[in-house]
Amino acid sequence: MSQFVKGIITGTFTTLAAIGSYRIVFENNSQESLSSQIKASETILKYGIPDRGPDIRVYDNHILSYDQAKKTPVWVAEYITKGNIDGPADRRKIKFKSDPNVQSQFSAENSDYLGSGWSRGHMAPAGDNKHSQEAMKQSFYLSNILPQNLENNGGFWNRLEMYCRDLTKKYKGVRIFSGPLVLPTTDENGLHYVKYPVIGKNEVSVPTHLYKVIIIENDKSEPLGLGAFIVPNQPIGYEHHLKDFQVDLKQLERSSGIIFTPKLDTVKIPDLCQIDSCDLMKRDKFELYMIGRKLQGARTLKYLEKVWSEIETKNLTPDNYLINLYNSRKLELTYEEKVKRKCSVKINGTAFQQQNTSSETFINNKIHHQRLLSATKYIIRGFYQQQNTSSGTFISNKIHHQRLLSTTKYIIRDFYQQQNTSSETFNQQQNTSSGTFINNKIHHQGLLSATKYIIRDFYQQQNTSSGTFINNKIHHQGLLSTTKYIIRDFYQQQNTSSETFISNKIHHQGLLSTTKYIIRDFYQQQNTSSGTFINNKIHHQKLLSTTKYIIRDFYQQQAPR
DNA sequence: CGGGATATCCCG
DNA sequence: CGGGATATCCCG
Repeated sequence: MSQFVKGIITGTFTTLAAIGSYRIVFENNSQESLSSQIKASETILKYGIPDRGPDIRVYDNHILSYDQAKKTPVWVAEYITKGNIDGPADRRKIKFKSDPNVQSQFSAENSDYLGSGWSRGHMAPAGDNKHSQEAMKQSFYLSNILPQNLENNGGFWNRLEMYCRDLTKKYKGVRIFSGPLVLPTTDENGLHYVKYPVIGKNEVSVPTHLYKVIIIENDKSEPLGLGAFIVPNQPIGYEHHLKDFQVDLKQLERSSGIIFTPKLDTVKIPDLCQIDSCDLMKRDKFELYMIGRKLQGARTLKYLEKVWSEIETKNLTPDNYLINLYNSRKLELTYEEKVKRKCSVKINGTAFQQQNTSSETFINNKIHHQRLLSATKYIIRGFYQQQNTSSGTFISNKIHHQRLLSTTKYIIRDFYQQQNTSSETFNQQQNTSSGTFINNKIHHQGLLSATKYIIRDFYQQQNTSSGTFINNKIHHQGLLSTTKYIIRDFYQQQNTSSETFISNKIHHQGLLSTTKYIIRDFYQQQNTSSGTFINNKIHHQKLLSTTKYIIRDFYQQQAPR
């Protein structure tokens, strides 16, 4: 007869106790042989108990046992509810990586999987961690991953995971155990054997099957139903029902060598597929769902249309939600690509580039704004050098220009004040400080006003043909108009919807364009010495250049989406 | 939702 | 020269 000794061994059992706690079986129950066996074990295991690594590894939203030989999990446990499967966590921001908690000697690596023909299949799914980016990141550790057939991974197994998440809508909690199996097969001679591939330099084991145990709980968090499933690690398709892969829990326990819930008498728990349906998502609904996800992620019109054409190819019937999704995304992409074309043509063939708003960018902005101020001063100076006006007009101009310079400074100042705040702070400023808001309004009003005066004076001092005069009027009108739009959008920027963003792009494009026209006309209408002409050209060039930089930086710091 | 491959750049 | 990171495009 044998005797079980559970728990922590202390006292004379120093060799074992020094390492940790173990569940130990002794062969004989007589007191005499027990003490002799304890003594023998300390002799035999003089250098400690052979160590297969930690029994369990605990993460934010899952717990697993890891097989250091196979480089895959043995089992992975989860408890999911309505609360932890919903949220903003984004899998696109995460990459698979070796588990930093596993010794590199026993760790799988991405290179083992890449090009192997096997995909990296989550046991605790990324989609069960939507509530926490950190928890989702941990689910991408390769300790939670095993080599899985790609079609199975994204197809049947994916729908099984969706079914588990759907259960949280009906039941208070869902417990899930997932893991790999290597099951014996029989060859043509009737011989049984276990055979499975290993991949990569770390020889990661490819399981022949995957298992899942699902337990649903009622409002009192008591077990309501239990199902155990063994799914071949190969394409499954849509013909099979989940019940086709259901097994007795006892059978899974024998195959895996695991008792998943030692503290639970599972025999008394009803069959999950009797309590619930065990119906996975049907083919049509699943494909429509995937098309919806792809429409949302589309970045070009071409790709959008390609995805949408799947509707016809696969003979599907889209619902209103999907149709609206398609139309709205199409509208957004149409505008985006239109603007992109315009910008890339108009601005020396260079499109807006994306950068991080590092402190470097911030400093560059400062320099650019400084250059704008400086260039403005030069232009104004040049303006006076080229004019013969009465002293009265001269003084009026000076005042107007002074106001222009002044308001420009204020606008730049406010620009920085509003860029360097969190969106929350920005909100508070917009809402609370009516003083700041009014000041902005005054500054902008001053800018508009000064612009009008400058334009008015421009006409008073020019002798031009009526045709040129009309053209100028149109260009100036455009300048005024776009300035108004920019100011309007400045206030609306709290909302930075993609629509506003696109509008801004168009307005800024218009500003650049009209500025160029005005400068062009300026030269056509002036009789100046060649020296002055060259100086003006330089100044105007600087103005155009800095304007471009400012607009570019403006978009970089707004960073929509 | 579940996953790929490839091109390019940087860097030790 | 190879590994790592990123961008872009793609699949069911």
